[in-house]
Amino acid sequence: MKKFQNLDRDKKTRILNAAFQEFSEKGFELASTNSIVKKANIGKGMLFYYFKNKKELYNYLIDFCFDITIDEYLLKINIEQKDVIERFKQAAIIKMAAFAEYPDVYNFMGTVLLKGEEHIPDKLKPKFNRLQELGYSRLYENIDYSLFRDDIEVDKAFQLIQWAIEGYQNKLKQELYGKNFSEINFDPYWEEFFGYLEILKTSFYSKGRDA
Amino acid sequence: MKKFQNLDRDKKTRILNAAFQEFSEKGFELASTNSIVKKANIGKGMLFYYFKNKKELYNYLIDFCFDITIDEYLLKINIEQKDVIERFKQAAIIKMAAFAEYPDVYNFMGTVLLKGEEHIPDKLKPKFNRLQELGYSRLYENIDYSLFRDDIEVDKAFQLIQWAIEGYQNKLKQELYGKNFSEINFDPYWEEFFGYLEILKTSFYSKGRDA
DNA sequence: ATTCTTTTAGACCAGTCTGGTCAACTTTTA
DNA sequence: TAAAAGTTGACCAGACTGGTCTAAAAGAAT
Repeated sequence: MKKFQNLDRDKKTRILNAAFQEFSEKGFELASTNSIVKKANIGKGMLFYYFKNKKELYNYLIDFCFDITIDEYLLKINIEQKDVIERFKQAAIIKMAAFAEYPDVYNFMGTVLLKGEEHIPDKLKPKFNRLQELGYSRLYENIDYSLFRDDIEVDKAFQLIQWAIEGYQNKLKQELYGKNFSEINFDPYWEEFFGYLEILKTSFYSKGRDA
Repeated sequence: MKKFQNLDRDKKTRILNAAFQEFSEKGFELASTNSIVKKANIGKGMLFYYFKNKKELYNYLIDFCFDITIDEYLLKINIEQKDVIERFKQAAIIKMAAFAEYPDVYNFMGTVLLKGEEHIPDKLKPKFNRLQELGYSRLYENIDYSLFRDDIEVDKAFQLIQWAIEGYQNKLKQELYGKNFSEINFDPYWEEFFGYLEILKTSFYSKGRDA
């Protein structure tokens, strides 16, 4: 939709954020275009001037958040880092930055992934597959498995590390719910987070004691 | 509501499940009483014969799921088990059994907790506080901290264990979404789950090497 | 058999909200 | 100044809302 693309940045993001929020809160069917235009502070007609209908808007959002995920998250992960925990730590930092910029995109992406691949429009499936592959390679490839102590299953330890990071992220999200992001000093949170990661290193890596 | 209490077990659970499902899917405002009666396969009038209005039904559900959580989950946890991981393992098994019996209660409880204490009706706040205290004591009291290796922070390790269990639970929930619970053989899943817990033990406990 | 009470169903209510349209108005462009 | 592009919100038919009420069915009591 050229009409929409060429909008002032402000209005564009206002509409996008309103739509992302509405859809991630209520899902496609229950999301209300009236709520969206109200939140975005535009006339009702405009939404349907920019987008043919509700569905097209929804698909646009999916496309948009795929792009964000790829460009602002996955591609920024440095895959030279062979230490899994350091790699994930890095990824978490990047994700956080992206979340600060597009908070609703993050939630929306969550609901999209939750509902499963089937309901992604056919047009976007190739991009989605690329995203998945990219995600896999950016997170799991070129990892140095030898860091792990040899009396635990590496793939399970992997998973545990991920759950730890997810867990912390969720905890943070809950704790900071409703707060204004720009007013928060994140340093103590990062410190706490790194503390958890240190424990994982101490516990899961061998540190030259064996292997 | 005596009217409702004295119903045949079948009809009662049909209504409860329908309501739990609807409310946990859509939240209070967006939940439709029409959907509920349709799902429960009763006439519209009956719902308002049993419950004064939508809100009273909702409150009844909250009360009900508090009871379930206390009786079918918390009170069944054996607090003689001083090993945290074993205690949590046990708790997870119990929770799973409760979930199998009341799948929608579990989700409903999640949404209730998510929305925060404020919106719990005043009448139920004392019960909710008891629930919280009971939960805390049943999960965290009488734990043997000396099992942990002494080069990691115990409280953080604690948290990591919880996140691991949550993570596995979520993974399972996602994997088994839509499947018929009674037809699933859970043994391999439990085995996998215990595998994760073993790693946590190996990694977080000292096993007489120190302390 | 008759009356009285309790259950049940779903048509119905007024009102809200739905996605989407459209004529009228303003602003930008040429 | 006129054509084009952008913008608004009143408006549409129809779906759905929480809740009511009548009338029938079922049960209990006499």
